[in-house]
Amino acid sequence: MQWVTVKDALTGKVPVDSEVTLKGWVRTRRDSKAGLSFIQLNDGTCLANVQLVAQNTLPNYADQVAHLTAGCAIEADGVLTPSQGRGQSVELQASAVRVVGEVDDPETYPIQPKAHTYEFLREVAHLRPRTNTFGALTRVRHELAQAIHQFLHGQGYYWISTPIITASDAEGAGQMFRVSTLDQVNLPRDDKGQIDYSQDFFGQETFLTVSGQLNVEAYCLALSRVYTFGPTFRAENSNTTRHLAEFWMIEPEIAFADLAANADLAEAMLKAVIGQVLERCEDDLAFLAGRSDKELIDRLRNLADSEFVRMDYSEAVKILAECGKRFEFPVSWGSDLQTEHERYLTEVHVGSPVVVMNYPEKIKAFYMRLNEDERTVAAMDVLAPGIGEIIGGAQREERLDQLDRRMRQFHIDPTHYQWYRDLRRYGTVPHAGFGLGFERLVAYISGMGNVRDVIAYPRTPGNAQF
RNA sequence: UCCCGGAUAGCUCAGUCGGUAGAGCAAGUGACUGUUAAUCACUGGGUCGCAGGUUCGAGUCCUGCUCCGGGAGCCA
Repeated sequence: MQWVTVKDALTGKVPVDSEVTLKGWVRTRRDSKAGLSFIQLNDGTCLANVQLVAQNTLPNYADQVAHLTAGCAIEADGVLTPSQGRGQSVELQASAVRVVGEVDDPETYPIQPKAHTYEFLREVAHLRPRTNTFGALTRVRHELAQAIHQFLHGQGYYWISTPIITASDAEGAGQMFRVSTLDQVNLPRDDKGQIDYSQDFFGQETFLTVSGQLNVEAYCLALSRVYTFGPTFRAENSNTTRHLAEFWMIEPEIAFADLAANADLAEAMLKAVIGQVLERCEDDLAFLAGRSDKELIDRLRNLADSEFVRMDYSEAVKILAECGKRFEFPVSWGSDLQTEHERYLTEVHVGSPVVVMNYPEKIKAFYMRLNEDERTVAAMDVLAPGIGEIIGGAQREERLDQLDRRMRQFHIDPTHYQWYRDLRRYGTVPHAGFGLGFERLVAYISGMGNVRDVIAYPRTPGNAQF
């Protein structure tokens, strides 16, 4: 008998009256003394369950079928028929139900047919994919990743798998996790008493990457349009709804491009991928919207067809200073925008994503390009309502003298960046790129309030189980 | 790391003025002629986060600790 997915069975791909096998996990069982049980079966291929109808004439009805509880793994053979009840168009009239894996202690099986808190589900991260919410989130996340690859591929971008392990110890984006095979209990020392990393696996100090940007710039200056999409690590003691110690980031890099072209790509990409997820994940998004924010889908649709507002940092400061709202932190030209300022701009002033551009040079990273005014750099942040900064990017400093000046200004040792400096010596061109936090985008699209709930196994300070 | 809040049954929570613990869901048993997180009845289920203190008596008040959540900082 042919094994079909629940999705195919429910969406008409499997003809009515055909004999099929379904496999999956029991969500609920309801008994009727008419001599039958209804079993809701889910296999993760879609949000909906398929209803199995199991008659008490099945040989294992009394001792197995009538005792099925949430979480049991089963296979069922039968004929797919139009449903006699309401609530589903088809159901499987089971001719056999085989128990593949039972739940040995139903009372303590954590996933019950009821609403659980996200905090509780994080403690059972290995079982939470069996819930409607995490099933939906998993499918949305997958479609979004596919949409990003498809969009960039369609625009002629090549995916560069930049290294996870790096020797650049000052990429300017936060604390790093050390990678070492040295015996931590008995560390080798040099004559000055310092740890002797020449004896370490790579012969030098190494870390987990905080960004693939520097590496991908080299490929940009050869293949013109490239991007990275991979895991990224920050050893910051951040305890918020939008930070993870291990997260995924998309970093496109465009040659012969300025900041405006960079913002154009960011906007086109967000619109395209959100449009594609809206189209492909209708049921899942409708379910997620019902759990979080009823206006989610309208807001996403709106975003996909409206123009992003763009403003200079200087203009943003002016708006904030004159808006009449009292902020905890004062607004002044030269200091970075606080979360409360960003939220006001995107949530109150604009009401949709906003691109803030051209920040003071002192508050932005060394590789960002100095503007003509010599007091700002060509940096941009894309701010989205509810989640805040979703994209951070810049036109890169392609002039060697300016890059060296910026490195000195930030007390960065140029000897660690000789290969990066080489890119400015050999055929340098204006180029620009940005980093998009994948979990932040999934959270924004799904309406979830915490990035810990849009990644399979969140890594945060003090938390790396599973 | 800082500020605020929280921790009571497998889960979600209530617990008044300090007087030895409750509900819903889940689980078990039974009832019910096709149900929709079915319904109804009954049953079992507790180291009240940990350690001290005050008190005749602490889930409740006090102190310390642990863990969790929200906000802030860092950033994507």
